[in-house]
Amino acid sequence: MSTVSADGGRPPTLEQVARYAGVSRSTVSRVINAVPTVAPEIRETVERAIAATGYVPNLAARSLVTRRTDSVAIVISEPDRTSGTPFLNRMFTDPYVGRVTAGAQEVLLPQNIHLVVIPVDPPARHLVLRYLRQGHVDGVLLVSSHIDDPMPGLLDDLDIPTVLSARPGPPVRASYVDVDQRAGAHLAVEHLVGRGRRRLATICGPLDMTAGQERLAGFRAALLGYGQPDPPVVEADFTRAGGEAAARRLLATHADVDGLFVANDLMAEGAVRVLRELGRRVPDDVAVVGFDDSSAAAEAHPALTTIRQPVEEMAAEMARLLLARIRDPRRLSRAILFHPTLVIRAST
Amino acid sequence: MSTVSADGGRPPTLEQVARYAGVSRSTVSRVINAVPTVAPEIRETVERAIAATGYVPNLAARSLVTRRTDSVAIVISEPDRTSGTPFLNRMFTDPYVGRVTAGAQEVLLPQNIHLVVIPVDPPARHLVLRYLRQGHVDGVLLVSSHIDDPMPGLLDDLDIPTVLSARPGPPVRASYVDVDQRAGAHLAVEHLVGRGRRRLATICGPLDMTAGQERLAGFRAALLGYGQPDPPVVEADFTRAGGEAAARRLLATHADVDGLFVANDLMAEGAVRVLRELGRRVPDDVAVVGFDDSSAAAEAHPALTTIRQPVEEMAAEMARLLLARIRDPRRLSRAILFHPTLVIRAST
DNA sequence: ATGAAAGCGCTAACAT
DNA sequence: ATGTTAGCGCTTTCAT
Repeated sequence: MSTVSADGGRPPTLEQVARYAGVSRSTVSRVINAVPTVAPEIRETVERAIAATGYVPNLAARSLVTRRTDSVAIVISEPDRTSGTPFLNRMFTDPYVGRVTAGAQEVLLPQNIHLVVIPVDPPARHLVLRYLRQGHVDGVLLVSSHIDDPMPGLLDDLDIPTVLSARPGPPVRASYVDVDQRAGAHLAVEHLVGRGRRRLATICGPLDMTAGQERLAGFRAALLGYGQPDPPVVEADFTRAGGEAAARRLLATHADVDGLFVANDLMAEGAVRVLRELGRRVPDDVAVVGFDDSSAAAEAHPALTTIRQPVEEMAAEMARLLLARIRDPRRLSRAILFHPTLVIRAST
Repeated sequence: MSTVSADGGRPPTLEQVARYAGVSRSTVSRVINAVPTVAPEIRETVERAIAATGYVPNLAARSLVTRRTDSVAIVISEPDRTSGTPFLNRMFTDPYVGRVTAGAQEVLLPQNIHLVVIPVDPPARHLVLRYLRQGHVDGVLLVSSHIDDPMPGLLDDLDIPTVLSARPGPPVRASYVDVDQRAGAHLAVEHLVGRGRRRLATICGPLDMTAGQERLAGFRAALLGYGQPDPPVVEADFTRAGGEAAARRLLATHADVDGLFVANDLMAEGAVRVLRELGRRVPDDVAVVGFDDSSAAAEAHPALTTIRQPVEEMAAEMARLLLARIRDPRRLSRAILFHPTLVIRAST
């Protein structure tokens, strides 16, 4: 044991920094964790030692004692039996996920909390659960939109702090943030009627998603007030191609539609494409309202009138709820609903 | 200390499972890590104890000693000064990222390695680096496409096993996997010429990306062989809107183009839209070849002929290289190039 | 304000 | 085949 310095191939430890600075481990630890009770000069010496040795705290050692990792996961989930395109492909093509991530970062970054994105490919679900149980993260933001998605329930059992991006199918203990879907559909109907449209129809989303169900329910409820009790309804899958097919089906049976509420922008874009292909002018012959105000809406031709959900703000709120829950596990869970707004563009 | 059982609010430890099963910690550890030298009956007892106590290994404690986490990150990076749309939005709209993730999962899942996705919002870059340095993951798959992206160099300094998704600007020690971009451009040109086109042009990608540079270089090189030494070139930004604008600029100055090589599918889709808007039939008047064979290509109208890169297979190879490097840090790094193929659809 | 010492939960020699 | 023991690198009382 002639010497203990010299790079052993392993990263430097607290101990080594302490020796280098001529102080105790505790003092270095205090400096690193910004504990105020350290003499300014000593603090400086230690900081120099840290820089000189290139010291980086070892996460495993730290979180073994603190029981925190200062990172949270955003888990993107879908149940098994979904449609054609591979899940990962769809997940990364849906602008919604990016907006949620951005909104959450807004809150987490200033707090120095790391955010990792975890897609749940259904066959790998158990792996994801194991990852979360092992304590890689302090909490979970769960993006799940299918009524029969088992993930909300599974996470509930895991007893890890969780916040959901929408009302789950069966109720769970976790908090959730959602947009008032029905209010959004109301806005769309009022606007179409205000534009003088009297023969409305909808391309609704999958009825096994809460968003699909509620936007349709809102549409129907709103139309009741305008004396069109049984409007044409065509279901599609929230994709552009689905929207195209749905529009064809709709026009085949209801050629006289003059106002169309489409449950998301992607489908609306597809529907508009078909409408024009079949000789309808948009908005002159058919006015179209989408939902989401995703980037697709502004880029479409013509640009889409749509219902904006404040996705980023909602995600930020999710992050705040999660942090509060992590810091105080006994905090009561709650549901928070945001109001959607109408964004008028060229399609109405 | 009347008793040591009873749930203390904290998750059960190895120690508790051992006591419950009436064996030593080591034996439980052996069972968990599937060490063969455990008597079948004892193994069973222990497994029952694990189930009964609901034991889950504590990751921090384990990786403190093993120095592994059994998880890797896929880091999506872009340099600061990029265009309009927020980075996260773009990242999650680009189908490429989803395909890379899917391809990597293919290799990692069977090995029980967790994959987390980490977007690098440039202002948060230091946070990401810290995350990686702290040892949350054993290695990094870095998706970076800008020539001046500092991430490859920064990761190199971090001394963490890394594999890149493309040739980096300045060389680094890490391995990388790429497609033979120039060969792809050649395929496109040969095909267009084979279709009888003689007045070719290109909408190239950003010249600050290797993919943009090399696809253009390949296009020019191929055309030399067909006696069109100085073809029209318009640069755009790999987005649909960029493709539209580029097509307008191109036609304004070169109305007689009859064959168009577009450096990615998204731009090609935009270009086709404009071509038709300006009265050109595709492919009759202008044949169009895209690049990537992304989902956009098949969905476009008309469906796009394109150059397919085997993205999933490339990503799988990245994962294999990374695992090999993690398991043997002295392993030599290497570059692996994949051959692109021509996918013929309706646009040519 | 600083240091000493205990211990977080686990794996991996080593001993038996 | 199983048990004993010594750390892994850090935070956190508790003394001083």
